[in-house]
Amino acid sequence: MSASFKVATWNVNSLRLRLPQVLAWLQANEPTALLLQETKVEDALFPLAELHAAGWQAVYHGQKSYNGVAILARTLPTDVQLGFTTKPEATENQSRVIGATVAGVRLLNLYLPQGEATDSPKFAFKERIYQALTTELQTLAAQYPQFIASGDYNISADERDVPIPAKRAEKQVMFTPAEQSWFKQVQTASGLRDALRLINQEAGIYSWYDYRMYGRAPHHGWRIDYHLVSPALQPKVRNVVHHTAVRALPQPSDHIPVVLELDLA
Amino acid sequence: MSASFKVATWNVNSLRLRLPQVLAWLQANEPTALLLQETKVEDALFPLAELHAAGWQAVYHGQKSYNGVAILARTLPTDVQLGFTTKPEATENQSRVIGATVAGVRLLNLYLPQGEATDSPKFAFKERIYQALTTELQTLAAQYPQFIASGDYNISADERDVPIPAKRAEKQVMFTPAEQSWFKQVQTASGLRDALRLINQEAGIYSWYDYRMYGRAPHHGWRIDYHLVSPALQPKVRNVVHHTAVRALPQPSDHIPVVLELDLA
DNA sequence: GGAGAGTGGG
DNA sequence: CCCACTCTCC
Repeated sequence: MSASFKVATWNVNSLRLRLPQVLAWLQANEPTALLLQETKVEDALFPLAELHAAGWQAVYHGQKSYNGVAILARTLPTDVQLGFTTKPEATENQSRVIGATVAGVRLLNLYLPQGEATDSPKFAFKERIYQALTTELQTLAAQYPQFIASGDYNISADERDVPIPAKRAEKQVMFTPAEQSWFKQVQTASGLRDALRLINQEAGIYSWYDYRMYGRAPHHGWRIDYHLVSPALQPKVRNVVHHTAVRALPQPSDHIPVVLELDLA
Repeated sequence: MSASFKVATWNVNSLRLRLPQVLAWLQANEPTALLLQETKVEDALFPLAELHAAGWQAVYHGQKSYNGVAILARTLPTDVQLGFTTKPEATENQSRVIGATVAGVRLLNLYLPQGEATDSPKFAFKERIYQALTTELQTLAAQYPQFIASGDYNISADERDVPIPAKRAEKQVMFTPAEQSWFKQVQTASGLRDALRLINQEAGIYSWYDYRMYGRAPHHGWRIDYHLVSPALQPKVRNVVHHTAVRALPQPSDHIPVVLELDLA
């Protein structure tokens, strides 16, 4: 039998360009909710008509060119939150966070910064936003027993999530010891847990494939997209599936959909 | 029975982008020669490998971004001429002219300027290049009994070739009385004749459809692409076919292929 | 409206 | 390498 709640996260790297793939994927997989990052479309140009025509509702928070997040579901997501409720200034007017309730589960959709380089202002921004995220997840986890914080965290959790030895990866942004400590801290403080690692300890499960590496090492990705689930939901995690097949489509995103299946009552 | 010589002219508005359409069209129509304009590719990036793979040879004269002409045939065109032989300076280092011999017929492939506006320096350039063209066609027509000068002339010959009344069209570049006189003059001086009008007097046969008019008036084009044929070839014109079907393809060029069929011995 | 180039971003 | 933007040209 099938899971009773299925939520997917997918950094689409331009929703307008990838819309046909998104619609096809929705039709084929029928998730309860799909969380999109890097929609790269301002709200006035969000492709709502095409989604409605396919029977999907959406809430979204976009801007021109960069960032942009959205939550799609068959029924309109409710109690929509744009940005952090606790420290709204932390995202610096960038459209990186949207939250809403779907089928009784609170969803937070995150597109966290990449950080560029450890000596970049963007790395300091990444640290600040992770600090704000810690507070936000603590608050929301306390407020909503059924809570999932999903999205592109732009950090790989441990050596199983990178295609090179940890000692080498630690020199790279997305795997520095500092970033790993931030990613641990948001979980420790909130009680949320990485759904995949509750049920699967395999190495080499990836969610992002650098376009620049494409030709050379098509199977060398990084795992940087996660579903973090609240304590009440942790025993209900049935499966976490990484949809590598979309990479075979023409013009794929550099991220793949990651699907969390829950057994709810 | 089929024509013994079939030459097509097609302004493709980027050969690299349109290559799949060009290859499909070549395969379906099997011309003796295909003359392309606005290839918009510098010679180093000309897609020769893909053409060779499909069994086509090519000679070409391109530049970065703008202009660019090429002649394709099953056998390598010979005695290639780049630019005008008589007044090479008239094209001002723009890649607008290539000539070659295919199956005993001399072909000249032309991409003449649009002219922008009557008070523009580009209009003066258009006049100068048409003056040089008059000399060039006289010379080549004298040299080669079997001679065809084809391409995008960026002038409509008469009221049958525009979708609006002549009085209104005369106010627009590509149909001003001055330009019509230039277009007549190149024919008068050289003895070359517009192949279509040797055999067909219908109005409303077009070769170019302004992208900006697309939605509004999908059948309102202009005829600005021609095959001018030498006296010896004029009695051998069997047909001139305008391939409107390519406009239904996704991402079409604003010009369509115009095919001249000759009955040679 | 569609094309290429250059730019900034990842 | 891929994406969006702005610019210029037709």
